[in-house]
Amino acid sequence: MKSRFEFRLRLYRDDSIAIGPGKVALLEAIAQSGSISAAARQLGMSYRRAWLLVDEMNHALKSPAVSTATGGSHGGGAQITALGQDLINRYRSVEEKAQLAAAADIAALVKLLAP
Amino acid sequence: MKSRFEFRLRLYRDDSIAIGPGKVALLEAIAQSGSISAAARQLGMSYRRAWLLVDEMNHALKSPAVSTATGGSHGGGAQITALGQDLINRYRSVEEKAQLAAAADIAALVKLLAP
DNA sequence: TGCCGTTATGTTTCTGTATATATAATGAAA
DNA sequence: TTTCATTATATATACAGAAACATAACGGCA
Repeated sequence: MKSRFEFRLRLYRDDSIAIGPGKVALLEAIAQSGSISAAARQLGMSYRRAWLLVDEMNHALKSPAVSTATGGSHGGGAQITALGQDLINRYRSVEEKAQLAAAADIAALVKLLAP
Repeated sequence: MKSRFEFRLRLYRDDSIAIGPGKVALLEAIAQSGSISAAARQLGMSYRRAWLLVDEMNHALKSPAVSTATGGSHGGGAQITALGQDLINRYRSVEEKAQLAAAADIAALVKLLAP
């Protein structure tokens, strides 16, 4: 019997942005691979979708999470900014702390599911 | 500057069900009003949508969260089961514990948002 | 200068989801 | 037995978001 839980934060200021496992995984893949397109390939999503997600984050945050460069011998590339790394760290931290603090309730909730 | 955060749990066993603020609010409205249709009106959603959400929960859980009756002088009605109440309590508990445990990180994340 | 992989963006097509509408079925009470 | 508000469900339509496809721009380097 496999069971797990995941969560998605929805942060509001004026409008809202949802930060969930998808965007965080994308940021991590960009950090590791050095480009949006390589990260997209790695995660099995289209470049356009990855780019739109990055663009949404860059505009929702007070400064970009990903900085990009065009042209050059390797076509350019992308890097995680300090703010982007902070976002990753904070999200993973919330995840870990929430799981620990609510472990008993989460286990009880999973037990309510149909077998 | 208004800011807040909310989250949605996605619970997996075989397939998955997302339990978020919407479904929990619907359960609470049903418990309070005694019918799916009154709860739907109160939350500004169509009866059909509310019924589909209830149906999804009832099938994803090992026993129904909402029990219904048809006919009668008032047309019937709906009640929260013990399991449904447990679901509400657990969700609110996870919410509270997660907020407390991760308050510092969440505040830091909100500060990353564009003004 | 031409090549290449990448960023950046527009356009079209598709598909799944929400909405709107309609209608049975129910059963207690008047 | 008629009425009534509700549950339960079907069907058609509209819409939004995703996917697919296409293409421009960029700039190191050979």
